[in-house]
Amino acid sequence: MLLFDDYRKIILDEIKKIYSIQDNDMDINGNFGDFTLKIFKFKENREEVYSKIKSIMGKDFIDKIELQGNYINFYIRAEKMLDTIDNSLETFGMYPNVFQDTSKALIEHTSSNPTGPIHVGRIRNSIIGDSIYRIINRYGTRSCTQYFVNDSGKQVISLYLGHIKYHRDEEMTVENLLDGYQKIYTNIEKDPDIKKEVQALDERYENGDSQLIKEIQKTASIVLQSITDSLEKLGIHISTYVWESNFIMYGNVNELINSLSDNLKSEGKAKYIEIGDKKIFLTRQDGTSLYFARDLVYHMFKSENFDWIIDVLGEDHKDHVKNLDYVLHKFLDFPSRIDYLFYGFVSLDTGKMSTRKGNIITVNDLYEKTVEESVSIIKEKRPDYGKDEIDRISRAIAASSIRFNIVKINANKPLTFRWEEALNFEGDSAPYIMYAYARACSLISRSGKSGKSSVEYNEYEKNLIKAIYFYPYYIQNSVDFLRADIMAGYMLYLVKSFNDFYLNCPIVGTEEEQKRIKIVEVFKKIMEDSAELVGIQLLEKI
RNA sequence: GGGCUCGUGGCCUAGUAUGGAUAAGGCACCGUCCUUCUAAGUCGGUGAUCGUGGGUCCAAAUCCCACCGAGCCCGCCA
Repeated sequence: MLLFDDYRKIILDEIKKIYSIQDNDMDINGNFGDFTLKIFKFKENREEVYSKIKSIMGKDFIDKIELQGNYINFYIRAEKMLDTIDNSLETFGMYPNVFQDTSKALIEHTSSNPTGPIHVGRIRNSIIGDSIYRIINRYGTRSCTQYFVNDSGKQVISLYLGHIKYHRDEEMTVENLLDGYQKIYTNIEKDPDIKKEVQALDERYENGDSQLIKEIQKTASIVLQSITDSLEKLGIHISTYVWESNFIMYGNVNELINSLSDNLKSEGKAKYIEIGDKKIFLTRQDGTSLYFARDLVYHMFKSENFDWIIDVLGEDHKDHVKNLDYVLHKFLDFPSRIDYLFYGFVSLDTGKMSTRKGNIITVNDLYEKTVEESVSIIKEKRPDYGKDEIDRISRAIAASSIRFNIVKINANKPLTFRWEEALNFEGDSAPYIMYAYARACSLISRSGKSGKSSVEYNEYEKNLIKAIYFYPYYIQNSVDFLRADIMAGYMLYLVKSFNDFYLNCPIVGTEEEQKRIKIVEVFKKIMEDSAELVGIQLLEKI
């Protein structure tokens, strides 16, 4: 929960004393004031409403109140907003301050099948999930992230079989594992024996053949390592890993199926649950379990330790989740709050990606190319930078750019990956944000003389202060709607306000220096705070 | 066929939840500004039947209905 002097709420509460209004009748940041009250719905004469509200609104933070058309606009004193921010930073080291919630949240994200390197489609999951985790954590809810490692089922068994059949004598690497996996899927059509081999392994696996389970875990862990290495490059660190095989080995899957037995029906030996006119199978004819059953177990497991569960999933999981959620609540008394966050697929301009078919752009490829591009631009623009410096900056730019280009887009929109956009460092991009921060740092290092607040602020100064002051409202919205793109949009808004200020308000060596440097310092702090939430790595020099 | 999601200048995106002020940014293109703090920046210009057609409303990009187009799902895969 966020703590700050919420002028919007204070104004709303005052008005509520005389009129029945809803919180959403008042917007922030209209073009015509800092807070705007819509008065279309008021039956009374507008002038009357205006003068009544004006007469009860004896607040020292209000500069002026104006009636403009069907709106009443509230203008807040810049120095009050700046004081609010500054006091919070001085006292708590952050703006806004938070109330640490005792509940705990778990964000499950990525959970890619460890059957190949992570590609630019899957990374959307990780980037959104990690940002949501950072945002919720910032909000004051203790959170951690989790990766559900799918090391059971036919896909990972195929990965293992691919190695046995095609690369038996080689040491396992991501490359030869992926090659074997792809060969299994290209050959399975013409060679029905492969299907039987997979099935045989699956049965051995589900019957708890511990030697086989270990081998397959080892196979999966090699691919998983490459995935987490890729994630780390983007600054994504996952707190905990849960291995699906454990639920099979320790019998949890069977327990769950037994506990549901009153609600299960059978078709031969296969068990299913009926939802509407659909049959959702939990076990196969041969007795082995299906993903649906294992996912139920996993969710029950998550709820043991967490009050709030968030699943980040591709939109292809929507139907699965609908059924899952139904069973969790209808038959299993699922105790925690649960939210599902879906994202649209990422395609290439040449079509869709498929790990099995091999037409993917891996995160490693993307990262390497983005670093390369960045290095060449730095060499051109900053010929005096040394090798280490170029190295450090280009890596920060690459990680930040990749993340920002994905996080800035609303999760439920489809996304087409294009190289020219990925490698463009102008406009609404991470380097644009990083650049503004570097400018701020440069100003502070040149001056360092911040002073007491003034009462006079010009429009550029005020707009920047206002953008900073509004930060908590954007965090709140991001949390309420579980949308990381709102934070990305906020950063662009904040930086635009700064650039406007920077261009129009000279600082070093002027009479306004102390006052303006103060604003820059505060801006710098909020930049650091908000950049953290979307994974942009700020540098003092770029 | 049924279900879900998306459709906003040439391209990408915000705005849709909660209907309300001139539909806001970016890319590309044309032009402007480095003897003042980082030009990865700034300012100006060109460019939008908000997929189409109806409806509700004082008011629709936003709500409702139909249709069109794209994606995803409709497995004893995950």
